Amino acid sequence: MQIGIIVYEDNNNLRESLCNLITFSKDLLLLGNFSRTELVEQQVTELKPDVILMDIDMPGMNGIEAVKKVRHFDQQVQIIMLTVFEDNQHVLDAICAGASGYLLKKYISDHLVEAIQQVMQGEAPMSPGIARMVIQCMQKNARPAINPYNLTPKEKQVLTHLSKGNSYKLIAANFNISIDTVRSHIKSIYLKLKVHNQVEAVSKASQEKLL
Amino acid sequence: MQIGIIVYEDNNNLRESLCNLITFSKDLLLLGNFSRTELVEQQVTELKPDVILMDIDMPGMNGIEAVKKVRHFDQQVQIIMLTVFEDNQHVLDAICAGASGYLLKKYISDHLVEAIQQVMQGEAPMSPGIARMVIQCMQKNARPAINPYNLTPKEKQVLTHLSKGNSYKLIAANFNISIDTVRSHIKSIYLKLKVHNQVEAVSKASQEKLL
DNA sequence: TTCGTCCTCACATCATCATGTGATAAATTT
DNA sequence: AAATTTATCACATGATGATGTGAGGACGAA
Repeated sequence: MQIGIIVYEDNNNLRESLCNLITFSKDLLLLGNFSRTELVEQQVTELKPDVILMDIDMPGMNGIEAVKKVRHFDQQVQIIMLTVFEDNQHVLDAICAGASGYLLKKYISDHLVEAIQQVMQGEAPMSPGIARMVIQCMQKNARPAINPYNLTPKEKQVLTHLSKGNSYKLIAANFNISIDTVRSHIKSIYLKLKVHNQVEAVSKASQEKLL
Repeated sequence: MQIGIIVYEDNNNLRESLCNLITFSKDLLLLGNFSRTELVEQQVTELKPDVILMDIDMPGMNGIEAVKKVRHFDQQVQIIMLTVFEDNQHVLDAICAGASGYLLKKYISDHLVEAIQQVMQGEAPMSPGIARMVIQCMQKNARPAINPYNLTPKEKQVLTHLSKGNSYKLIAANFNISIDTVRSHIKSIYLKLKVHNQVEAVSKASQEKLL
């Protein structure tokens, strides 16, 4: 069973090279090639490719937008981004948009077929340099963000309970303290976070991963 | 300049193999090797390694906890995780904890030196299989999570304003509608999200990235 | 056309929250 | 020893929120 492929690349020479590489491989079947992504939804729907090769930087709607569009109605098709630059925020954006891997253009002739087979096996072709960027991005999102507001332990506990929607009364009961003490802690939290009500406090804490 | 390395691995045979590989490479310098991670902070502080090789699964404090401890006081040292399994949540946890790459144990003899050089160059050694897991994890965090609660456009707008800490009064003014209409929308939001106050609603929306 | 959903508004009542002003005691830091 | 921080509690008042009940117009789908 051959792997069906469509190609989006605005550079005519490169697109021809890609098409040739695909055509010359007996495992791959070229279903279509396009210089623009305007009709990507219709084309993907009709041609039902297994893999899409997508240039990141294209005029008009760029490759990342096209990926998002495709992912709106198809979670199965594998998408490999093609790019000239390695150290590029675009690559991260493309991954978040739903790309399954990417390939530097300078490696295309040597690794295109291999990359396509990798994504079909559920793996993600990716250079070590990009891998590091991806890892750093994950670590940034994972960090607990250590307390830039100097919340005391008690205040943090109270804030956690608040975020669950508990009333002052419930929190007081939970900690075996009086409601006024809870009030007091919450007043202090507002001061430190520079907010003026529960919702703002919880929202801020949630966004900055303080809980 | 040689690359200073310390090793954490509880399997004595494997640890010896690792040490031999390092010792035999002229670019690498073995600073220490340990079967337990209890003293990891002290050891890293004293030996000042460039790279730490860390087994993920170890008795007592496991490798992931050790990574977290090290990252508390050292963001520079490169950490490579060693693991037998590829499809393992542990690998993701390790990355979030602060590891810079990982190496499957079956590839150690062939790729250890290469992996060490990669992390020192700011790259991340990682198999395509793990790369895919990492990508999927990122995509999960990035997706807007399309409205499993059937919030109407107006309700979503109101919810967004709520999350900024705006009062009913302010929201009403913003939309040029009456306070009672705002109430009405919010009641509806509570029903759909199955919550009973603003804080729960905003907290839930924030966690599930509905905003 | 009828049904359902969405957006709109009104009134009422009780609960809860925000804010201010104090105060005491223990623990920690200086 | 003195100062600061943390955790605790009290009282008071006005504002805001939660909940119930009810209803009318607009719009699209069945």
